[in-house]
Amino acid sequence: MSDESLLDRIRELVLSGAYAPGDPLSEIFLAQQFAVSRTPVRESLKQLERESLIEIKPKVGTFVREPTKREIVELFQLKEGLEGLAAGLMARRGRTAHLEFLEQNVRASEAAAIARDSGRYAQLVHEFHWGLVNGSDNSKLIEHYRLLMNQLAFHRLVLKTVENPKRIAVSSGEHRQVLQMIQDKDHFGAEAAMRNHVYASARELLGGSREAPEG
Amino acid sequence: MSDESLLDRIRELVLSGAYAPGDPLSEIFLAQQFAVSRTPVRESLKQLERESLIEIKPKVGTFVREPTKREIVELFQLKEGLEGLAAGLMARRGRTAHLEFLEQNVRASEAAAIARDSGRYAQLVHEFHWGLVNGSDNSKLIEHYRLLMNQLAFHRLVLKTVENPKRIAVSSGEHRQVLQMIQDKDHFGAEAAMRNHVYASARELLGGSREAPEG
DNA sequence: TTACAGTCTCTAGTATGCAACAGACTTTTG
DNA sequence: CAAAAGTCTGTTGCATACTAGAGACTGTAA
Repeated sequence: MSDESLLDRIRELVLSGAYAPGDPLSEIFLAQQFAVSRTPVRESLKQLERESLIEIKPKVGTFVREPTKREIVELFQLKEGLEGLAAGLMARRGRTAHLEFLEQNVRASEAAAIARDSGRYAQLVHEFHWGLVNGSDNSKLIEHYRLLMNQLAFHRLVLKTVENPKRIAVSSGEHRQVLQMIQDKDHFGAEAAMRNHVYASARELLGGSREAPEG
Repeated sequence: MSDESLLDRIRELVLSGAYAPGDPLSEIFLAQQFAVSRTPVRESLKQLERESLIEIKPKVGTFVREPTKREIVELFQLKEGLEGLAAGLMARRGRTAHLEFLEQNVRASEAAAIARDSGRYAQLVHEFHWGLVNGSDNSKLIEHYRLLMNQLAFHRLVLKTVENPKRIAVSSGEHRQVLQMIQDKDHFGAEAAMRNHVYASARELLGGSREAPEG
């Protein structure tokens, strides 16, 4: 088994939610599970620790991490910054293919919003945000965003937003607004609209705390 | 030797510029150098590969990475976004201690600019940018910024800007401007001023290419 | 009963040996 | 001379044995 593949498999295992925060992740157990020795498992765990998904306590064990409320707020602040940046970049240099993808995505989510299909809407929201970041055409931004989103996805802090039916209609409108700005090549407006959208979503999710990211 | 310490030591070795892009970094050699076995060295190298500082070619060897021009542009785009975000956050919630640090730093760099002491000015610029990011009080932002700056520092793409004497005076004024906005709690203005500053610096460094980050 | 000391077990941390492969070099053959 | 086959060396990839420490458990003494 290639090492990258093993890392991905263990990461997926952790992200899947099969383990609750605090659960131990024994090297020996994982090695048996994936039919390899401890060495490659260990390398993967070290990487996942750097991604803040797990915590390795020396000589004690490896455990699924428990995020603090503060960390979650910080992650959303960063999310707002990165997605805003992506929207601006896409407005400036976005490729036609990426634009068309977003256009189709927004149309589909508007339909899902009307149909009250929150499951499908959640999936489309996910694809909208990723499509926007990919559309920035900046591999470094994409990589940093991936690390960020792994932490949020891991703690199941994404997609919860759209469980509120009232929010769906508003959110859908915000997506449309961002798309419009990008199509108009208004990079300043696109960034502002995207940040506003991320801020609003985070505020909804975090309960409108004053600590939510700026708008 | 603790593993984290070994990682830091090898990272410093790479960042120090002792190796040119393309130079090999043998596991065995490093193990002898630091008087440990290949295993912990190998873990550290894997991590440095994830930080984009080196490249591990399976069954061939490990080499210091050569960045593409495109990657450098992407890194500066991200730098602009992250530092802008930090400026905005600091304007909103910056602690007094951080503000005083920046105030002192700007005064010192204004003095260094007048004295034409470009060595000292370069150091102060470095501290200004880091002080600002630390002042954001967002550990996730700080961590992502650290990864970003390691890549830039590694390729010696920081501090070059201030080699141009004409730029120093302008740059110093931009620092003062950012500080003023933060002191005025104008988070929108602070972010814009900081992004403008980063953009201008990057443009100077990258030769005013159209591909430079947006302002 | 409680506190403490000793032990025991489980964990990660490290060293090392072998396997597998890439790439350079050498030899052979047309 | 050229090209191809073969060999040889150096590298990482992985498995495994051993080390060492943390923490739980137990027995004993006050």
